[in-house]
Amino acid sequence: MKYFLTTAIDFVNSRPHLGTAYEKVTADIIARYRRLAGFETHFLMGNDEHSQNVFRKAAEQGKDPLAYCDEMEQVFRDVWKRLDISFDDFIRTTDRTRHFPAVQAMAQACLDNGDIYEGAYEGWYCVGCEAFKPEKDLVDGNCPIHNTKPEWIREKNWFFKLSKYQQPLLEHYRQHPGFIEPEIRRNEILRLVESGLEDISMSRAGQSWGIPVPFDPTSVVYVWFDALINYAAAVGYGWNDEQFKTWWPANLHVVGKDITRFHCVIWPAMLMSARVQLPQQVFGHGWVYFKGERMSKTMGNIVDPLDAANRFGPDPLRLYLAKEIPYGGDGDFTWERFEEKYNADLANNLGNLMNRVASMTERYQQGRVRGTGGGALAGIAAESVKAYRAAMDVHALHEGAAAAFRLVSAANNFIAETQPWALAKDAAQADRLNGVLADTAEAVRIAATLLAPIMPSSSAEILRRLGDDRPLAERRLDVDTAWRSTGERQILNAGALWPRIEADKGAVNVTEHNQDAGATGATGATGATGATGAAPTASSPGAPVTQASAEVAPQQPAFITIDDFAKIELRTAKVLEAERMPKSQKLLKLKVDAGEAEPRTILAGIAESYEPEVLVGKSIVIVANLAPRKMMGLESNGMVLAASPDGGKAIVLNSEPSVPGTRVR
RNA sequence: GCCGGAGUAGCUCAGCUGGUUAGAGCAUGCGUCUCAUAAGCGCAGGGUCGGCGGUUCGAGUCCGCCCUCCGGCACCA
Repeated sequence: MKYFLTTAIDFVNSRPHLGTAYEKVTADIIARYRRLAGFETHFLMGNDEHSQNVFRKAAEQGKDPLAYCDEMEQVFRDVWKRLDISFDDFIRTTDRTRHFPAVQAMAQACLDNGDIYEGAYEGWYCVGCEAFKPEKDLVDGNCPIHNTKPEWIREKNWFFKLSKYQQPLLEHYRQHPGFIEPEIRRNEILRLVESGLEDISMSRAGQSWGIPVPFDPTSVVYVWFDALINYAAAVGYGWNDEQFKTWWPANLHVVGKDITRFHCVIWPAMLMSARVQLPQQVFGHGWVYFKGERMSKTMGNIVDPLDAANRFGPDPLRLYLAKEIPYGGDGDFTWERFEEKYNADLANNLGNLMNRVASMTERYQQGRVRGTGGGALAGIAAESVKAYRAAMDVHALHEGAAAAFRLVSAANNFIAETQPWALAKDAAQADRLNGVLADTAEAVRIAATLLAPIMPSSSAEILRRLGDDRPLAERRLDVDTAWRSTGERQILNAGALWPRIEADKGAVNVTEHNQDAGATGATGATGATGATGAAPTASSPGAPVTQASAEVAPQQPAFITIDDFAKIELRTAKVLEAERMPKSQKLLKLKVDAGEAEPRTILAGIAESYEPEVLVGKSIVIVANLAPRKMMGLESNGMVLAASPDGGKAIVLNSEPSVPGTRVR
């Protein structure tokens, strides 16, 4: 039996962070679980490189885009290695031997099957702006910026007939209830598709950074169409049919909840069109927040949660992510909680248990146990294994972890009940003593085996100490979690696996610790999008991006000239009135005195940061010559300047004291 | 505003199609063993199950309204 799973491929315009890591860690746990369960497993990850963001980012650093992507691949691989992610394959969308042919083959197949047609992106095109202008932005039919009449032009564009697949998709969801998980995501997608689908553009004209459309060399494949195909490309689609047949269809796509729609709607439609089997399941995981908030790049010197892996090894972090966050929902990371869980689960329970078993075995019977005692632990172990498997089979990682730890607790209990130290005082109880120690050791062995997908290196170490140092890869769930009542083994007493974290020297206080300063590549300052791969516009709400690391990459800012700047007319203005826009969450309607004959009306998207009253009377800075823009039915004349951190409150620039209308430069 | 999701012990969460005194883990307090990382084990405290109203013999569990929080959409140029 084979199991092929994938994670989203990541944009490389910023370094990996907790949000991206969460996805890889959980997918890795699933992959390792499947291997343990005896599946021949293929675990694919990769990077998404044909994005304009990536292109720009490289340009900012004065690098060739491909060279930049090469560097970033190393950055990503390093992080994944540090987190013990056991991917079997890593694909990049700039891969010319695998990805290019696959994308071109699929585009061609969709075309051949009548689902791609030449259309045009039609509209008013302003030569000055080099951009299409929505009708509503035109003033008297002219471009508001250049005050010239834009041309009505058609840009050639290839469209994919997504609309055609509305019914087939709904039918597929009906017949495969497990296609989208968790359930919440399934319902969202159902409603989305029921409400109707529009054809979507799958090409871009006039760009060089991308894969050429096979039937139109003047265009490249639009990045989302390109990206989704990586899953099939990696295993041979379009370049190795035999291999493709071996692995396709994928059993599972693990993706963030923001891009489930791409994977549950567009991707299956593409595959239907290309006459390729659909993947069996898409799992949309939630976000991990940091202290209940999204992290923003402006937050600066915070300890990155990934730092936990540097300081305690990957396993405590992996356990936290798996056990403390119900898979499918959102979760939170705090150092306080990390420390609490580390101490409770690892230091006090599992680690200490390993120690007491090893210590007693060493002291009472020269480190050796023989057979087992036939105590109650065997039954509890069997129950734990059963619960664990049931949970892990449906990706309930948190429940799987909990089941394993129930066995750990039971073993600690067992020791308290049987009191081996008392048995040791009575020579007549020698057999009984051996049985108790052997039972406990056996329970720990099984627990460690169950935990192996979650904490691979720690589990391997525990198993080694229990006298069983076969590689994890050779272990199988059915054999290796069965209770063994015969055999002799040597147990190693080798000290604390997880020393307790004491409050005074705890993780919480180490705020200026730098993470892996040796990493090259991106600066943490400007990456635009987060974790999540395939969606061209996908942002990652829960994806903390802050890097505590020392940045080493040279920054080559793109300069503008003083003339460019002079085009922007910044002026001070005084707020005369401020009120909420009805029915709007973000907009405030301001009347400001900009030193002109009439006050101006400006709509500003700061309603979430300011009560309107507090703005009245303030002197602010506005962009005075910005094209008028209609929003929510009202025209806005200008723009209020404000510092707007990602995910934080906007701070309107203060220009007090000054005369309204004063030029700012 | 629209569409979803959620509000259960200090914290994180279980509670299936309504049915005896609402559960777990962690945290806290007390007790206790001593093999062990001042760890383990036992006991205890603590909840008007967001609010109001309704259906029912009986509701955390169903219905209606309301409040709060979180997502997505529109709107942030």
